Amino acid sequence: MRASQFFISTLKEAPTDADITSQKLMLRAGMIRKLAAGIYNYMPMGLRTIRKIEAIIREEMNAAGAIELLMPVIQPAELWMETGRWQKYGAELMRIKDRHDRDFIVQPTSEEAVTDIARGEIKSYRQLPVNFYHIQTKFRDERRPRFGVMRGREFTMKDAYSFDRDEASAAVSYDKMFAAYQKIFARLGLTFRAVKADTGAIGGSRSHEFQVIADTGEDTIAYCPASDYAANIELAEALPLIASRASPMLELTKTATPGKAKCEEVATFLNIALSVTVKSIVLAADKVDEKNNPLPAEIWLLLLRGDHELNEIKAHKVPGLDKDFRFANEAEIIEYFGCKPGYLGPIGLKKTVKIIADRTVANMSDFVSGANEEDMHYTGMNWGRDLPEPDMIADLRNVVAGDPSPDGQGTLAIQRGIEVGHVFYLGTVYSKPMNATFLGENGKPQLLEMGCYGIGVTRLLGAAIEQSHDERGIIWPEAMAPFTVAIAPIGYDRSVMVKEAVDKLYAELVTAGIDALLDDRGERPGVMLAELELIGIPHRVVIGERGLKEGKVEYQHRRDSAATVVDVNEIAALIKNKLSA
RNA sequence: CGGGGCGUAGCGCAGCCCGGUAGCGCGCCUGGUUUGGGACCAGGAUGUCGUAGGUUCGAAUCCUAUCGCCCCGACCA
Repeated sequence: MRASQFFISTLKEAPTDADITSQKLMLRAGMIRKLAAGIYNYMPMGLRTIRKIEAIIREEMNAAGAIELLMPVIQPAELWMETGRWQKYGAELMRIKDRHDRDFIVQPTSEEAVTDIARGEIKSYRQLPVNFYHIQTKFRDERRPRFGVMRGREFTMKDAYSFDRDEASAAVSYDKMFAAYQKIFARLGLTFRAVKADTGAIGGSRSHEFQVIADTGEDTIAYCPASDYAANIELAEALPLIASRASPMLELTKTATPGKAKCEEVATFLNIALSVTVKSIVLAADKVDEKNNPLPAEIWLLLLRGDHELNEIKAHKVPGLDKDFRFANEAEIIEYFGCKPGYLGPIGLKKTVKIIADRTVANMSDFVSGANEEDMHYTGMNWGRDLPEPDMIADLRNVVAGDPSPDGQGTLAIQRGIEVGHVFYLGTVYSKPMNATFLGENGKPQLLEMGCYGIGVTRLLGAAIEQSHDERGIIWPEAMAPFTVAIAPIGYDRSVMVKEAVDKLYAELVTAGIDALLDDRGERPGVMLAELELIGIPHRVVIGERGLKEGKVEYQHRRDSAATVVDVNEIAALIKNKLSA
């Protein structure tokens, strides 16, 4: 492509409403332009990258046996009522009406549509397994769109849906997609990690997120450098840090801790380790009677070590809290504990509450906790001696770096990631309400076993940039770059020597099928080079009279700190060689 | 949804408090000089000051409403 025939529109300064690096760089490089909150135009430069990503996804999906189709952006509400998601999805689901006042939605995902196809078309087990996918525009009316294309409202997603005759076969389909995703993200040139993820209401163990590693990621990943264990922190299992409870050494003592409400403050004040303190978290589970009238909420006390933090997803798995819970309000806390928050603990309650100890807390001894009296804490607290054993022991906390790995091999490390892919076993959650069945070998109808597999195509742009950029701009992995090679002539329009050498190289690269951009715009060298770096084209050849007189040109990879002088006769071969490597 | 902030030229901003013919830098156009890291000189174009009302002789400026955008929060006792 000749730059003069293309559209390059860079910005020296990013608009002030851009908040993160990838968004600023995409705006500056002319890849996107904002049209509304969370809604972007994809400019020619950005679209080239999207197309490259899509091509790799298609190749690998097809290679894995998935079949492409295309489902509509606008879908009838009835389908979504069948699965109950019309009610459940909430405000994120964009609802619209047509001229006849009929309800429609703008798809945030396509389980309903694809299940409708399946129940209409799949009649026999002989047609299974099958995996349909499409690459389509999605809309989720995020309550707060931000981070540019990373959390936009309109975005492009590749979503695939597998249909199988039974769970064993569905597991095979799942594994195939898992393997395909590994290949896709590797081919895209990203540093990523497949992590175990929460399965939410669906349950089971088959759910993995593919996380692009980046310090600015919204997700936290726990992984074990010594093994292949990796999980979203929401899910990562926290083992007890104390193997067994030691015998009490200290007497239970009420100690004044004036004005010290937080564990950190108490530890500092008493000159003890934070890991000796226990924090109290009070939850409330709302109850109703048979007639749906509200009853007083059930109050729970969760105990965590002072240096640990609550994991709400885990709390949601505790029997009794699994329906729903909220944080107790101050009135409830005073009613049950006789004290305002800050000095709460498990001893001396006004009314009985359910006490759940985190696994680590359950094995602590001589610990410090609130005395349910303002400005007072207890030290030397011991289970069994000073208070009854907890009603329940559970894994309630987020893992922290240095925790033992749940697979028993080494310790966990923590890093940040950006979720770009998710594979999920669905079972019959959609086929059941939609009555999507096939005839089995026994001649009887059976529910389709499903799986779903998503890749955030447009989010990948942002994720790649977050992972790979410098102060000059984007550094694209080769496979995603809008152009693979930039040819930067110095004086293309005023030096026959330069023009000839440049045209020759360009023709040769094009013939070889290499995606080269010849910058023939006639910009001054400084502007041209700065823009090419901002755009992030990985390979660059600078050709000017100065070098050409010696028969030389300059090659520089976007990551190189300096250019390499190359014989003009060898440059094409050098690039071809680098690209095939 | 709660709190805060901002809407003035394509982008970045000033002007607003204290009402009186709308400015700066970059970018853009023309001509010239330049040409190996975001050039220089000269000339030029570009605004319903987010929108709608109101106050006033007069509103970017004051008042009201409204729309848009951004940030923080909506767990950590």
